[in-house]
Amino acid sequence: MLLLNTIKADPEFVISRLAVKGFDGRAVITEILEIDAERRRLQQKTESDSAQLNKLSKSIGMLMKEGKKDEAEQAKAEVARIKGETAGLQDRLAECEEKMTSLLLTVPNLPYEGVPEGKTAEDNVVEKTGGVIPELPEDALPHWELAKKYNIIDFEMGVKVTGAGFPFYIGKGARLQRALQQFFLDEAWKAGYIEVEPPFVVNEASGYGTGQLPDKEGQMYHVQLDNLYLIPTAEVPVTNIYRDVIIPEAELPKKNCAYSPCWRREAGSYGKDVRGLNRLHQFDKVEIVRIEKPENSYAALEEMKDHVQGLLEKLGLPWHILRLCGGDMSFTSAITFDFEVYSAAQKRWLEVSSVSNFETYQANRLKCRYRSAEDKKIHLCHTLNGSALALPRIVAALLENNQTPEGIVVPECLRKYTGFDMIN
RNA sequence: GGUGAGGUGGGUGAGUGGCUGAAACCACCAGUUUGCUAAACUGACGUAGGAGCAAUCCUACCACGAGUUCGAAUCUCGUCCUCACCGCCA
Repeated sequence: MLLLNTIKADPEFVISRLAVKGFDGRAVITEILEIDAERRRLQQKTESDSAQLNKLSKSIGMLMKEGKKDEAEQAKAEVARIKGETAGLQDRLAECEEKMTSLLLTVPNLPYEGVPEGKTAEDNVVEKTGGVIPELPEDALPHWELAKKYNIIDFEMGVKVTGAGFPFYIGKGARLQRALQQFFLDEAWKAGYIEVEPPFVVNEASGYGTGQLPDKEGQMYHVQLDNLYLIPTAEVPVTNIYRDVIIPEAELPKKNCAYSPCWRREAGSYGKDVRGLNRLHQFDKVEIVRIEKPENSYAALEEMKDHVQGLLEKLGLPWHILRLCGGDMSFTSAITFDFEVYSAAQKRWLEVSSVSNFETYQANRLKCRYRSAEDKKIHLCHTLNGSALALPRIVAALLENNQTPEGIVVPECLRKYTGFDMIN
């Protein structure tokens, strides 16, 4: 969530930045400022009362020791009087604080400079393009038919055993999955990301820490018996490593990568979007996460973009980078770049990565801070993450783009992991 | 799952009703000493919020929440978690 101080420092600026996300913040910002004033007023009153009570209580102890019973009783009466007077104030203060938190949670992150204004995906800006879109024959097959033809992914079997959106990968299909995971992890490792293998379920506190809860509760699978959530991305457990910690400045940046399956309920999705591998309830992904000093976070973001671009180039897929407009960005992000690959038989772009800088928005909620080496003070870190990469749509594009009459050609960079160079 | 023990500051750990925001030791930081390192010595050393130009002061926090009391780290209740042993088991 936003820092209250950011809002107080320049409310009009905050409102104008929020407008870039298509968020009308005037009413809520006004209310936040009002509640803050009320909170401070209540706090001053209750704290001076507390101070007085503390003093009286101490004096009662002394008087009792000295045997001055009457005076002690008098002090007790005074305590009771003050207590009666302040009775409701503590509760009102607590209400104010609660209200403040819940209001702050409804305000999205401010977009960074250069985020285009806009409401929908239509307004995203193509930033950069690379690779070559292959010329496929007229009878080129979409990936779900290729999957069937070569018996590498079985959607029906998944439906039988679990449900729609939970495919089986079989034979070379399974090996291809594992090859991609290994390739992505190795590349991240080479780029200096420390690999972690996180738990694939998290507790409630972690869900709140990265912002999945409370607003996206319906998107996560919830194990009610134990009140645990299946992770929708490795970002959740990996970022929560840094919840409630103060990192010495010398230890920054923290760079982590993690493979995990990701579970998403995807309530409300339908149609061609969910065909084949385009949208699944369970999929595999390698995620990169960075905790940075504020002054370094945008350089880190560029590094992450270059890393993802490098992966797509090695895989030989046609790609482009979108600079997301304010309205299409996530609630918590200050800036987001989406990577899409072209899936030549479906003739559509598929999102395979999303790289974001959250600045201090996520860190504020996580209480992820660092201690400055210079002034010894504590500051919020910047957090960033990106997919590097999500597997299913990569597989979709690889199958479609690399199909030949002889079979599907495996990219060079994956062969040492798959042990074969053709799916046929 | 059963039984028992326990959750105190970066760590170990003392503290069973007021003088304890918390002893002591260790670590970290600054300094003295030193050719360098080590040792020794000196000092500083939690987080959050509020008031103030500032020095500084106030409030809250000893897992979390509620209660008893003039007063709670300390007593009571609930919740969560950890450890040990047993059972089960990849």
